[in-house]
Amino acid sequence: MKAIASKLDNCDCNVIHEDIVADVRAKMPDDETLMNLADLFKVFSDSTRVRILCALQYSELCVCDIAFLLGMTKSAISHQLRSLRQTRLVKYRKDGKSVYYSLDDEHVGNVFEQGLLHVCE
Amino acid sequence: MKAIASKLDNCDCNVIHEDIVADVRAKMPDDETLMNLADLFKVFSDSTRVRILCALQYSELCVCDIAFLLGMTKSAISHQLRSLRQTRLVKYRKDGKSVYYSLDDEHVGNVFEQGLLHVCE
DNA sequence: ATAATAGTTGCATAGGTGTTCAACTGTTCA
DNA sequence: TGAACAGTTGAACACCTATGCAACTATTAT
Repeated sequence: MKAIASKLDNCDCNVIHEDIVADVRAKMPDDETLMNLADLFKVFSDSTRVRILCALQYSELCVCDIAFLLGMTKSAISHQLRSLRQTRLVKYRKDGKSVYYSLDDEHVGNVFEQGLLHVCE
Repeated sequence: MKAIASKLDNCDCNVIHEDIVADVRAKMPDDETLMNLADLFKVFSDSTRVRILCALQYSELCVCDIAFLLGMTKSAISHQLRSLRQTRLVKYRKDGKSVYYSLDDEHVGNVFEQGLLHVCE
């Protein structure tokens, strides 16, 4: 049954367990969904962003607060807050000269918890 | 109170809400833990690795199976399986010429679920 | 108006990463 | 023994990204 292998032959081998592969393929979410999933985890894959999100779990904070807390420049923090804004993980409100950031997603804490279960043991 | 600001003055600003920052700092996990957390999410941040882990949720698979399933070369898959091995997310057994991979962490599915809650809505 | 501060943004750059290619090991089968 | 195949690995390359720097806006205070 080389027919199936030929329709997607970017791979450099033959299928060994044709039936199992077909079964798994049918059960898997589509590629777009898994790509979005990877993109979400990409946001959590940087320690600066993780520390920002973690801090915001305890309190709303302005950019200077976060910069001081993490020992980094306002610019670096602002750059990371930008991607957190774009992925809708944080929201902000302006008050005078300051901009206050807070979490904007109920799932953030859950994702953290599951991750910590793996890290701390 | 510039004293506190001076002990960690990589940042380019003054603390605005000193008490809140101190409180948040006390509650946060230490930096090493959060770094490990980011490293864990880094593994999930690539769509190839996500697809591999997702596939392995349904069945044990050999390298050729995965390569065919994802339409990629054995080499590319093998490289990614290496990092999944190193982070203890997959385990493997050899049988003849083939190497069969399977999930090696009970939390993988949970992390996926929480992520999907965010992605699918 | 002027100075000072909070915050953002574009650019440059150094470091990291995913894939390909080629060479290699090890197993199976004729 | 030798061919064929499964899988791994290291080097090279292209791409991505996190941070620093400098310039900018906006708000507040003197």
